[in-house]
Amino acid sequence: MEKTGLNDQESLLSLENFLCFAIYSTANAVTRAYQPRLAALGLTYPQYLVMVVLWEEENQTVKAIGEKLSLDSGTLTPLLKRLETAGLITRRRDTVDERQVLIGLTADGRAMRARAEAVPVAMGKAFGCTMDEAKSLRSELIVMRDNLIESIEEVK
Amino acid sequence: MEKTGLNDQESLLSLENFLCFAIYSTANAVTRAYQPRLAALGLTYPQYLVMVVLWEEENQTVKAIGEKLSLDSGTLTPLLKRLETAGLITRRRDTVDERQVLIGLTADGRAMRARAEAVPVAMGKAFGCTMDEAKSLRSELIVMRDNLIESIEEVK
DNA sequence: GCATATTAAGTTGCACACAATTAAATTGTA
DNA sequence: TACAATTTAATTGTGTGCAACTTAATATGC
Repeated sequence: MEKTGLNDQESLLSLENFLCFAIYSTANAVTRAYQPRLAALGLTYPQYLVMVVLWEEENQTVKAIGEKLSLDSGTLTPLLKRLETAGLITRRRDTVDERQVLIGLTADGRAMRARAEAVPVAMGKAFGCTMDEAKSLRSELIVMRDNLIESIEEVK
Repeated sequence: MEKTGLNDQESLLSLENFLCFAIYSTANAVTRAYQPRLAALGLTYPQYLVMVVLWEEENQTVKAIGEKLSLDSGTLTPLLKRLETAGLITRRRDTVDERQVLIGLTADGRAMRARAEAVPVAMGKAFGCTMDEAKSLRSELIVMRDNLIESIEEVK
């Protein structure tokens, strides 16, 4: 007689997987779903996120962008260089603190915002949920994300 | 007078971002949180997912594994080669249909399952939510994921 | 029976993610 | 004011993801 209340099909190795895997596979689907909608702008999904952050506030440091997106310089530096090559952003050393690099928008980068407005409209339909569902799901995920990040510190 | 009911802070370009970004950044956090727990097994998170699929059923084709994990051969082929090099899985052509490659477990791969049982226990705590919360969040995400995947077909 | 279409896996090229390390600038402190 | 500790980006190396393409094998239609 099993005392766990779980049968073979519900073993921990299958069951627990599902939440993490649901997150993982949904995130992959998000990226794939954005791709055709971002193609007109010539942006990848992470590049789009950086542009959104910059449309909200110009002249942020690499570190500030990284904190907002939970990405480190190993990811951001090459990504920002590609956005610079594409003529969308500017990168310049802060003259006061020369460790920092300030990321700004070019006229093209600023102008892209208007065209980008169509993306969330299209994606809203693709998600296929109500605004309220989206909001509650979002807040649940953020709680969980912060729990996970906290747990990483503890393991170290 | 605005008719949208949204102020500047709630513009579509910020607002809609949050659900997709919550999913994206939580998925990154999931991978980072698993990493130290999987290090003892010498597995990455996607490799762990493949092993879980194989622990549930041996001798699956690359395609079958790919359908379960929503990954294509471009991702799986090199990943499976690494697992083969690590001595955890076997790869052999199906003699009946030689287009297919059957993925099996080695004795080491099979034996790893027992050690892997500790991973979901540790991760369950890291997520910091109840089993019921996890279940409902999981099903909401899967609905959304399938909506997204369907929408990709429509765009093409 | 045979040309055509389809399918499965592999390959190529590009762009993330992230750990670990490095280099340069700034801060803290004795 | 030296000088060690910290901070910021950049760099290096590995492993995904995925689109686009190739190759080989099987299925299909006529």
